[in-house]
Amino acid sequence: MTKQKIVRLSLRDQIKSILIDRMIDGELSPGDRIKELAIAQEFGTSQAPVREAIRCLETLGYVEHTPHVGVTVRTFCKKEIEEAYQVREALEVHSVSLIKGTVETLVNELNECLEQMKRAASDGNIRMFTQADNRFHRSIVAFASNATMLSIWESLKMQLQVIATLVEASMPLDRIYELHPPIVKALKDQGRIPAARLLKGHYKAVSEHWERIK
Amino acid sequence: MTKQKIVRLSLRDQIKSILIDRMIDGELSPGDRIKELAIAQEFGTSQAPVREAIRCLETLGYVEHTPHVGVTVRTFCKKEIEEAYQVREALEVHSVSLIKGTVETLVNELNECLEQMKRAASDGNIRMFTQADNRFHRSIVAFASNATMLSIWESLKMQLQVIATLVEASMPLDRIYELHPPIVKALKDQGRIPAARLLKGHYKAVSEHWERIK
DNA sequence: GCTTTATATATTATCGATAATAGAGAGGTG
DNA sequence: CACCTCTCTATTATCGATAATATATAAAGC
Repeated sequence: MTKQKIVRLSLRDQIKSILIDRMIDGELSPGDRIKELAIAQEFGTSQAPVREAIRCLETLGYVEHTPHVGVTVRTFCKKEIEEAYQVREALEVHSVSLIKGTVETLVNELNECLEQMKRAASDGNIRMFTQADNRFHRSIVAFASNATMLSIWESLKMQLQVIATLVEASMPLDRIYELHPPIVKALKDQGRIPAARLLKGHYKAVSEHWERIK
Repeated sequence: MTKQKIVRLSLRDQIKSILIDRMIDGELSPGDRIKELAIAQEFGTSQAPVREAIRCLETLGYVEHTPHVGVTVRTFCKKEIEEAYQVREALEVHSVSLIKGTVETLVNELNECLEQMKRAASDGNIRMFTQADNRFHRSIVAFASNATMLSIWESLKMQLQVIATLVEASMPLDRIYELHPPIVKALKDQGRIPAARLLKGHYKAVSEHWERIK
């Protein structure tokens, strides 16, 4: 029998993930107010688990909280977005240098992402492109098998969402795409150091574009 | 009249800082149980604010939580400690490369730290040495003027505490000290790239030592 | 004796209600 | 009209009590 682990997620955790999903989907936009009782009524729970979920989002930096007034979805200023971008660069570049042994699995995974990006680019499907792009970069970090690094990388999702959306709306998708295959190629044929250098180049190119459009 | 802002901290925030203080002071050691009602009774509050404070610590990664069982002060395994160390390396090395313009202020600050480390080393004062060492590395990150990066760097404090304690107890303080002046020198005379390389060397040396003693 | 099933206990998880607080608006006062 | 004070309302913050859950212990069956 397959071990069928039944899901018994606490209300708090469920509410928390739902709220996060809403923020990612844009159903909750930066600046929007989140009222505890309203959410509680919506889900038919009491105020307590909602509060805890929101407190958690606060600690994660997703919402802003003013005592006795309420919470609003965090709006990231340009500076914070750029900062997050730099942190991701640091983590990804270092991840490449952490790779030990064979890179075949990683290269295959990255190639899959490339495929998807290519298709999305020719279809003009921005949403799908963003997704594949994200997966590409995430794979690199994941392959360093450093869970701490990966979870920090992921914690910057929100900020990166902003930059990704803006860049991908203002730069042709195929030009963004082109930044990626050389990295995979270098990784496969030349090793980690050249790959890391090309990854830095990718970041530099996007940063420069961002400077122009911001 | 001096602006006298009266403090009206929520119970939750007060409890939270008290608990954090206790963990730093060692009054709460890794593995220790934290019971909600016990804390609530101690402070004469109800369970709710204690819960929220603890949830917050959980999100911060300071305590471990098992549903319906309770929370314990987080005990980091070797793997996690090493992971945190790698993340710090990534952040510090990238911080060096982010430095723009003059490095004089930073060099002065680092030299101060070196002074303190030297004194601590000759006095055999491990505690003071750790403090100065920490300040050295923190200064580098702080100088990149990326608040996000700094706060992530700081969030790894707990894990690094462990590695620092063990390394500094098993490696002569002056040998650890010696890893630092070349970095400052390179930063001053040769620029960021060589400084970054030496910083990597520092990390490599400590990692190798760690591999032997762990 | 070993495994399984009940029971008890400790603890967290959630609830509904109340208290505290901030902000908006009405009404008075110079 | 500007300014202050008071009241009212919306909302969060906290409480005390109850429900749900997990662990440990004891009893029962094989």
